[in-house]
This record gives sequence, C-alpha cells and structure tokens, in this order.
Amino acid sequence: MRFSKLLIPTLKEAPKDAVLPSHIYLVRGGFIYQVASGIYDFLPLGKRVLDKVRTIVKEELDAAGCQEVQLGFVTPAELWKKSGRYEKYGAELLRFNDRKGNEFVLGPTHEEMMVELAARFINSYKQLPANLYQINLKFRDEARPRFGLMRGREFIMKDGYSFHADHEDMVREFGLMEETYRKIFSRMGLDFRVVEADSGAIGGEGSKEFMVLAESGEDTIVVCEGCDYAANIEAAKRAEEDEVPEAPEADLMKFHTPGVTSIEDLAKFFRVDPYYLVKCVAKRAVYDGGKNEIVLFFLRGSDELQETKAANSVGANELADVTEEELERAGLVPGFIGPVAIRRDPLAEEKKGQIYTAAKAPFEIKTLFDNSLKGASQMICGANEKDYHLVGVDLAVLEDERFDDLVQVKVGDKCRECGGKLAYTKGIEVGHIFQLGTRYSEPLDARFLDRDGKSKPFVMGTYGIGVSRLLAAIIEQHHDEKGSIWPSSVAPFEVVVVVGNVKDEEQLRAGERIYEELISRGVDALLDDRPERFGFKMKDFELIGFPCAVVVGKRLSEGKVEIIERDGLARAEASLEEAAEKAAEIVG
RNA sequence: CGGGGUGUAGCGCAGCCUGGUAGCGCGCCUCGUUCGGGACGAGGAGGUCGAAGGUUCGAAUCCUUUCACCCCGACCA
Repeated sequence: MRFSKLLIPTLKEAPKDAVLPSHIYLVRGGFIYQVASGIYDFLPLGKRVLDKVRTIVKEELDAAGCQEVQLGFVTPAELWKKSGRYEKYGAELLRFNDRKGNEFVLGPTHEEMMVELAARFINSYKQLPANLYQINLKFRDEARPRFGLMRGREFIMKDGYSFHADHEDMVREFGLMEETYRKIFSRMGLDFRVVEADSGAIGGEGSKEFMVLAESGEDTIVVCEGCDYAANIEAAKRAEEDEVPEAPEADLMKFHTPGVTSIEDLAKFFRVDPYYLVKCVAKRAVYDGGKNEIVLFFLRGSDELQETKAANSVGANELADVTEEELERAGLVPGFIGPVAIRRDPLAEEKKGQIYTAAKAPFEIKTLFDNSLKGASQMICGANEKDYHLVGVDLAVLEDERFDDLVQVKVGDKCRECGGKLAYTKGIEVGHIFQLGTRYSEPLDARFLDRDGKSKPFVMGTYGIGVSRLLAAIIEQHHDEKGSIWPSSVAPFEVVVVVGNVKDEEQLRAGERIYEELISRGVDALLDDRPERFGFKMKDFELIGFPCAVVVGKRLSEGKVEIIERDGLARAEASLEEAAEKAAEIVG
C-alpha cells in the first residue's frame, strides 16, 4: 500500500471534545471519526486495526472449537417480550416499528436470538455441547456515551453462547473460554487481570471479567498485593478483621445526642472508633414492573455500602436514593435510625436505676444486616427517636435477622485467600464470561432430548468481548506523548517505509525496493511516498504508531538506511540490503 | 436523569459584554522557492455564525424556545 493513495486524515490538533489518550490518538491518527454521540465511522486505518483484532478473536475461538454465525442486528420485539427483557432492559433498548407497524429493537446483546436459534436446530444431546458466536454490531442507547470507542452506543462485540446437557460440562467450557480469552488478550499485547465479577442483570452463578489495567479505566478492581486474588469492587470480598479497635464499654442505655447524625460526628461525640457504630443506609429498592420499597441496610460505621451487592441481596434491579421526607412518612427518624428499639424492662420497673432491653425495631420495613454485624456487641446505634442514640447495644438479639455481604472492600482490608493487603486499581472491561445456567433456556423454552429420553432446558454459558473497545484499551496501554504505539499483532501496518524526499529518484526506488522485499517476506508494509517534507512524515509515523519505520534518506548515498522502533524510538543503521530483514525481525 | 459547559469555514479558535452585514491559525487549490523533524512567498476556494421565533431601520452579538455535542455524577449484559 502507498500512503499517498490511502485516506489517512491525520490531525495536528486534538479534537476539543477528546480527553483520553486513546480517543485523542484514534481521532488525530485518522482511525475514526465521530458521526454522532457514541457513534463512529472507521476510516481505512481504523478498519484495518479492527479487522486484525477481529481476526485474532476468531482464530482463537475457532481453535477452541467455537463456530461463528451472524445474527440479525434488527431483532423482533416479540422475542424480547418472551424473555421479559423488553420492559426490563429499559431506555437503552432502541425500539422502533417497521412500515407495517411491527415492533423491532436494535440488538444490544443476543441471548434471545441465539437461544431461539439453538432451540430450533439443536434437538438432541448428541448435538451438544455447542458454542456459537458472532462478531457483530450492537446498539445500546447509553445514557452517557463517552471516551470515544471506550463507551459507544454503537459498537462491535463478540458475543458467544454455549449450550450443554449439564452443569458440569458448562463449567468445563467456562474454563476453556477463560483460557481462550487469556490467549486472545495476550496476543494483543495487553496487561490484564481476570477478576471475579458481579453477574449483574444478566444473572447466573459464576462470572469473570477481563480487565485491562489502565488509569483511565471506568471500573475499580480490588487486587491482592500478596496473591493472585482480583475482583471487581462490585463483587470483591475480604477476610474478617481480627485486629479490631478497642471496644467501648457501656451498659445498654439511651443517650441524648442532639443534632449528632453523621458517623463522623458520632465517633467524635462518643470518642469511639466508627467500627462500633451502626450505620444505616436507606435505599429504595426497585423491582420488576416498577414495584419498589424502602430497604434499610445496616453496617458498621467503618464500612461503606456496596450498592451492587445490596441490590443483589434484595433481588432489586436498582437502588434509588430516598429523601428524608419519604423516610419520615415511613415512620422513621432520619439521622437516628437504628435496628433496635429500647424498652423498659417491666420486671425491672421497681428496681432502682435504669435497666432496658433491646427489642426489634419499631417499624415494618425490610432490613438487611452486613455479616460483620453478626453477634456484634457494645455497638452504638440510632434510637429511632430524634436526638437519641443507644449505647451498649448487643446485636445478638438479631440472630434471626437476614445477614448478607453488603460492604465495599476498602484499601488495606485483608485478603481472604492469603491474608495479604488488598488494594484498588483501575481497569477497562474488555471481556466478560458468565455461567448462565438455564436463565434463558427455561423462559424461552429452549430444550433438547437427553440420553434418558427426557426433555431438558439447555445449560448455558455466555462469553463477550468488546471488540471495538479493545482498540481504545490497547492505546490506553500503548502510547506516549507523541501518539499510539501499536503492538505488531494489531498494528494497521507493521512497517512504514518512509521515503525522505520522493523527488529524489534514488530514494524513491530504494524505498520501493525495501517495501517490495518486506511484502515478499510477508510483512504488512506501507510505503510513505507522499510529497511531504521529512519531519512531516516522521510526525505521522509517530502519531499513527506503526511499530517500525525504515527511513530512506540522506545516508542512502552511503548505502545506509535507518530503522526506528516506535516503542522507545530507538534508531539503528542498516545497509540497504539488510533493511527489510532487520525490520521484519523487529515486528516478527 | 441531575449539575456544569460549548456550538462562528474541514480542524482549533477570536469577534458577542458596548448591535452596523464575519476574522485569525492550521488544512485545502494554483504557481514558484525549499527538501532530515509538522517549510516560505504570492494568489485563491470555502461560512444560512446549531435551529426557530422575537426586539430593532439593522442581530453572530440582545430576549425566548429548541436541538446537538462535551465534562462531572447517577446508570451501564
């Protein structure tokens, strides 16, 4: 290919609306162009990279025994209604009618369609297992698309679905896909972590995400400094703390705490560690069909609520904030909500002094407790009365209440695997694999006839890769202040042969010769034969980020050319004869 | 969806406050000179000033409405 014939509109200035390096360099390098919010055109260079990424994904999946198919992008709404997601998916699902008034949606994911396909053609256990995938366009009408290809509305995704006769076989395939994904991302030169993940609205039992480590990542992941443990913060767990702060000592009693409502103020007021305070987080849990209720989540004052865990725990689709007015209407006292009420012990009435017993909370609202409060004693909590807190509360009285893991792991918490320290890091989600089970096959009635002659729903797994997002993720990890630095495996071209001055016949001929030799060696090469000045072409090489440049210029008179590696910009001299070989070595 | 911001030539911007009929840099076209780090000179093409309505003799500029895009947050199989 000749640079002069290719449409590569590089830009000297960054588009004003781009903030991430990947976005800036993809636009400046002439890879992509924004058409509308979250929708991009791929120009020749971008398309080449996209195809290379796509090819790697396809090669590895095919090697793992998967079969590529392609499903319709426009899908009948009927299928979505059948699975119950037509309503549930919400505003992200772009709905529209055709000329006859039939309802359709633009596919944001294809569980429904793929299950339908499997149900139609897979009838027997003899056809199982099967793993079908596609690399296709998706559309999600995101509330807030951003960061170029990182979070688009229209994007390319590889989505795969496996069908099995039993759970065991699905788990085996899940493991195979994890291995396959590791190979795929390694081939792209990515530094990534496989993390335990929340299953989200798609449901399912086991789920892992593939996170490319990058500061600009939108996901926070928890990693252990001592072992391999890594998890999305939405799913991260920690070991129980064994070094706890010294407990305050007090008998159960009501304490006047005028205006003291925040955990911070309470800790100061009582001079106790927040570990001994009971924090209440009130949320409105929203369920299918818009049903909702107020739920109170109780945890230690030293912890924060992890909303995804909390929502999963009550089976809600989402948790919304609750206003103080709503709390008051529900009979609660904002700022002084506690899990128990206090009442005078009637038997103790006659005795001197004040003796109380804690009882269940005086309200009929769903409550959930974090595991760390199980059997906690010497706690301080709201008294459900304005300006009062209870001290010396023993939560053992809550034995039959519902406990669950609700807390967000903090930096410095202890690892469950090895006891090491947990830390935060940022990641870009480029892959996600789920053990789905029968979540879709059941409602969509996708069944097969098993060995024993019984009809059973498929046991499924589902596996996704954000193909277009990968372009952004790769640049986030491979760039410098001059531009992108593509790994050879996905570079738009592996080597660019820069002719210093095309009006110099000798230079042009030498450049063409090296270019031809590279091509015959199977190297994906580009000849920069544009009638531009030397510096201009070098800037483009650095901006676009071809892994290697062969510069044919001034020193050609001595039979020498220059070979520059993009990563680090190290230069080496080579004779005209050995240039192609050396360049091929660098990108090989 | 809440908060903030921006829309003027392909890109980046000035002009707006204080209304008088649109300008700069880059890019693009032609010619010439240059030719190892985004060259120089001369000439040129290109804009319903996001859209609609209003005020005014006159609106890029003032007022109203609306749309698009970006950022922070909420949300995100």
